[in-house]
Amino acid sequence: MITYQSGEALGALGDRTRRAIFARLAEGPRAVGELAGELPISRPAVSQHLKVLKDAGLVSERAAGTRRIYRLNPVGVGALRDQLDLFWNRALAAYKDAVEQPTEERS
Amino acid sequence: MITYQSGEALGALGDRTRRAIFARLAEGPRAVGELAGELPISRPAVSQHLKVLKDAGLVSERAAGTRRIYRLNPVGVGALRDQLDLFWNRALAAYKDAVEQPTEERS
DNA sequence: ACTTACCGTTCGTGATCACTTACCAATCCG
DNA sequence: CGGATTGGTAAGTGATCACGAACGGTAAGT
Repeated sequence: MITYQSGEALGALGDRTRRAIFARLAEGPRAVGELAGELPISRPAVSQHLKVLKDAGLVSERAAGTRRIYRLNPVGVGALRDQLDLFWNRALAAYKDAVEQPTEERS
Repeated sequence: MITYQSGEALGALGDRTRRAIFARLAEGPRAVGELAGELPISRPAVSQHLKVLKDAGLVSERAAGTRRIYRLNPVGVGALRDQLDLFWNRALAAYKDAVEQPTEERS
């Protein structure tokens, strides 16, 4: 039983290079070599980043001969979206309260 | 002229401590000292993290005497949510394609 | 005006992390 | 089989970053 923590997902997307990989995979499934060819980093670096993204539940892997096709994992991405939705709603509610009750309390 | 980049927002939330601060602010507005009291880090550290979050457009600041009240910025959080929404839709579309065309390719 | 409280900034340091090089395993084709 | 292609892993290094200590600046209270 694998519990994907959205916190780890945000941590995984905190890196700029991983976001680039993530964006490429959003366009469609790709192999490791393809990603390395499109990015200014070596293939091992791509592999390491993919491992982080996979552990975070954001991408999934599929073997095709000697190649490995990576693609976005809708489950992890959806979970992250839901958490951000929650934060967004809270932020909006707090903002509304601040507008409706501008009375300053003295302490 | 402040252009909020969602990439920076994800980068800001990449840090675990900043996520903790972000979660506290999601519960309601807080001053710097309060946040430092709730977290196992010093006040200057909180200040630095708040600066990063503010530059990323995720929080906003309000002066109240010598204290500064921070709260979530619905604009930045909403922008981040929208970008994740886009990724989510793409991931879902790609997943659907893979299911509908498992072997052969038609055109 | 003096004191106290609250906060931002700078600087130095220790740790974490991303990257490359080198090596090894698995698979496909001759 | 044997060579070639594709990828994951280990080790070492350089850079980035988070943290606390010290200092300065501003506002409220006396």
